[in-house]
Parts: sequence; C-alpha cells; structure tokens
Amino acid sequence: MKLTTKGRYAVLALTDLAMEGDKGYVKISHIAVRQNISSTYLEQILLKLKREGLVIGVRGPNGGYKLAASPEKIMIADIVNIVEGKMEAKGCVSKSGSCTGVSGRCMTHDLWDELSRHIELFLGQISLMDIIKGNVLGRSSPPRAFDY
Amino acid sequence: MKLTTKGRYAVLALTDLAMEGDKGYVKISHIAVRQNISSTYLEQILLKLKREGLVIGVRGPNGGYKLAASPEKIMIADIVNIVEGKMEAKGCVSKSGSCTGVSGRCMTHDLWDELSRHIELFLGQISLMDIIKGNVLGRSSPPRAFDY
DNA sequence: TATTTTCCGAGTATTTTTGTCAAGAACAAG
DNA sequence: CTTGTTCTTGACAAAAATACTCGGAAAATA
Repeated sequence: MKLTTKGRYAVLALTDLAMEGDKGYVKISHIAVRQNISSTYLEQILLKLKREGLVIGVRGPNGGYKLAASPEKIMIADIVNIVEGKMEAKGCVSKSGSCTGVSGRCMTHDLWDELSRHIELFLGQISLMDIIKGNVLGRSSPPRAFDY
Repeated sequence: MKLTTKGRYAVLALTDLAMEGDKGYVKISHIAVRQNISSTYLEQILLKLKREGLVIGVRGPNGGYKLAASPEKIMIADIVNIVEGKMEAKGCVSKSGSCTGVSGRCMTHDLWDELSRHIELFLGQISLMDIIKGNVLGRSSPPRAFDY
C-alpha cells in the first residue's frame, strides 16, 4: 500500500465533504481553499473517486460534489486504494525478474505482504465519521474476535 | 514512515547476513549477487547501517560485513528507520505553511500520526530471526497485554 | 443563449529514487 | 613495505514517480 499526498488530499477532501453534511453540493474550489489544496489537482482526485462511486458529482450552477454514502460507511482504506491505484501486490521485484533470491521467492516476501495487509486492516476500520469525531486515537489494533 | 526499495534492500541484505551466521565476514559483492542487488548501491545502504551500529564492517582481505548483534535483537523497524531517514513526523504539510486546514491543524493529522505509530509497532515487533524462521504470518496485531 | 461548474485527456515540471563513478583511506597478508 | 582487497566518501546522472497545469467539452441552471 502506497501513501502519498494524493491519498492524503483525498481523505482530507472527503472529510471536508463529510463535515458539510447534507447542505447540498460542495464546489471543488471551496474545498480547495478550505483545505489549502490546488483546485485543479483536486479535480483529478475527486474525479477518480466519483468514477468509483464514492462521491456524486453534479455540473452546472449550484453543482459540486457530495458523498455517495453516509460518513460512517466510507472507510479510509477505500479512499486510499482508489486514488493511489491498487496496491502493488508484491513489494519485492528486483530489476531482473521478480522476487528472485537465494531460493525461489525472496526471503522478505511474506513480511511486506503481511505489512500491507496490516495497514489495510487498520485503515479499513476507520470511517470518515471517526475522523470527524476524533475517534482515531487508541484504535491500536483490530478487535481480535477469534484469537482469544 | 516511508517504504521504498532501499528499505527492502536493507532488510534483505541483513537477512542474508543473518543467515550466514558466524562464519565470519561477508563481502558486499556476495550479498549483491545472492540477493540480486546492485553492489554499489548496496554499499551506500550498508554504510548507513554501519554508522548506526547495526552492522560491523572490516576492511582488507577476508573482510566484509557482519551483524553487530544476534538476529533476535535486530528489529525490522530499526533497519527501515535508518535507511529511509527518520520517519517524517507529520504527513500533513501543504505547500504554504504546515498542516493548515479550516482549524489550526488539519483534520486528518491524528489519522496519519496513528498510522505511522501502528506501522512502527508492527515492524518493531519482528526480528531478523523471525524472518529467517518464517515467523511472520499470523502476527496480525501486537500482543495486547493490558487491554483485556 | 450565457454562465457556472464538473468532466476529461494530455502535457509539463519538480522531486524522489535509484544507481554510477572515481579517487582515496584503511587494513591484512605475504 | 608492497600489494591486493575492501570499505569510505561525495559528487553526479539516469530514470521513475509525483505533483500540478492547461485547454476545451459537456451538462445544468436561469
């Protein structure tokens, strides 16, 4: 799982959108000013999110964007995965061939795989609503229903 | 916390070193061939790790590198933090000023902060020995001694 | 029709990552 | 002390990824 400013902008923008609630559609330019993001860049990002059905966009006067679902149902992992492109399946591809170490696949393959899964799990657990309410801290681990 | 091939190379190289065990010093060129990494690039990486005391380098014939501690004591988080540079404290700095949203600091600040901490915790829990033995899968969460 | 705003594709600039090169210093062995 | 091997250092270059811009088309409202 990658994480660049693009992903952060996306989450930031949707959080902004979530805070506006049901007051109608919000213009890109307004979000851009409030969150201090280049508005033309933000266009790209919101477009992707629209194509994947996370937000709804309407053109023309009084147009803009709004969330396609309630803030509790939109998870951070969804947002990030969309704008950052699908996570690269394997973090271990060297220049000649892929994942070739002393044995078939490199020794650290499982490690990066597991890390990806771990991050995904974490971000898949937090919703836009959680961010608005500040319910982020303290969520150190997923609830382990079957492990104990 | 950043994560590029540099970090992966570092972990890969040290894992290789760990597998050689106490058979003396291992040459960069050997690691490079086995793990399929550019040897001159690997030099840079091992140098950093040496400066921070994770490995010991010895020059001259029969020289090379070896781990400075036993594989159980070297954690992946240490390795990554060294070669990737200290983790960027805050993931939310926009072009003009830092972390300026509608309120003082941006609304997603805590989120990225917590994510960083989370990754750090995960990688801080896995040692080189774990990788060698394949003890990576299933470690989905830190043991929560005091939470239950 | 005129205005507003999203939609869309392409293109550019900047930064980061990745890797190279060359000269030099330290060390060990003969 | 000479030779070979290796690390050490820093500057530099190629390549890739990221961040961002631009010009125009399409839709909606009035």
